[in-house]
Amino acid sequence: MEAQIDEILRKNQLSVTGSRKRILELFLMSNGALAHGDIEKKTGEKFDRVTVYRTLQTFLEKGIIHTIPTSDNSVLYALCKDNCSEGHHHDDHVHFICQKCAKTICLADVHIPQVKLPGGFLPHDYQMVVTGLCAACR
Amino acid sequence: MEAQIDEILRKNQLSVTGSRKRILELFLMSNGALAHGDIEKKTGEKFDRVTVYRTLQTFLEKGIIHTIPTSDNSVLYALCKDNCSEGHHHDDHVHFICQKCAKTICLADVHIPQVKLPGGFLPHDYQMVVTGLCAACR
DNA sequence: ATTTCGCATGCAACTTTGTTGCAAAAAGAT
DNA sequence: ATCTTTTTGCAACAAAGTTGCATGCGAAAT
Ligand SMILES: [Mn+2]
Ligand SMILES: [Mn+2]
Ligand SMILES: [Zn+2]
Ligand SMILES: [Zn+2]
Repeated sequence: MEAQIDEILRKNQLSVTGSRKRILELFLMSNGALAHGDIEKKTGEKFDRVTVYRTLQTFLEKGIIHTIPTSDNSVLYALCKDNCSEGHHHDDHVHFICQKCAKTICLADVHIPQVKLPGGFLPHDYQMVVTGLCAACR
Repeated sequence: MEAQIDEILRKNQLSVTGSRKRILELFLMSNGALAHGDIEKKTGEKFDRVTVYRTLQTFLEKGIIHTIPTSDNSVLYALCKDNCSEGHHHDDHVHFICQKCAKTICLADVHIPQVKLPGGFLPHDYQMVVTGLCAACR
């Protein structure tokens, strides 16, 4: 794990620092998505709030994590499974949010189906979020 | 319009007040979605911020409006096109967010395609958001 | 039309969340 | 070990959202 973390950071030309290692570790451990608040809680007093914001921002720009839209004024982040690169994400998979345990899971194998849009619209990015009950909660 | 507004409020057993009329009018006028901030700006100093929060909350509960998830810590609201009722929304249409003009459009005619989820997941609600360029901006 | 009652609103105070500038500290390079 | 660049923490701030409570207004009853 330690080695994996280092590799990810190096591969993205990021210096290996305590906060980056820890936050990346959190993502690798939880197979789901994390909100900014989750990370703050789990890192405790270890890092400044601002550092968490900036680290997430950096990871996002480098394509290490991607965002998942939600309807509740929060943004979720999850590790990019595919080979995303700086500025070019392609996580065209469906996300599932459990209404009971609130876990968000990347369904990496479930691709987002294409839809036909009315004339004039030029689509660029598709997002699909399914809410319901996860296997553990149903 | 005035009549339409009154009817919507009455139908939902809501008393007809200034702020509710005004906010509903904003939704009827803009064919797109509105964020809380948009409404605050457009109503100017007319209503208290808290009233806007509470009005949106009420409309949401009554099924007059629905939310649209976004990836930027904002929630968008739009009029329910179908007959949504208290607690039971069924706006299974795709939403389009223009990256240039930032307008969000309900594609009421574009239904969200069904996807097959891995075993165990019990889906309840599907959301699909497409970003790109709208007809006016491309 | 007037009164009554409950719901809606405004205000104040507060909490939470996110941003920015800058100096100190830590990484990486030499 | 020293230098240079990047990252971090802190402080101060701005924006966004919440809550309790007194007042005002809408809708119904008289
Ligand atoms: Mn994902
Ligand atoms: Mn819609
Ligand atoms: Zn669950
Ligand atoms: Zn546009």
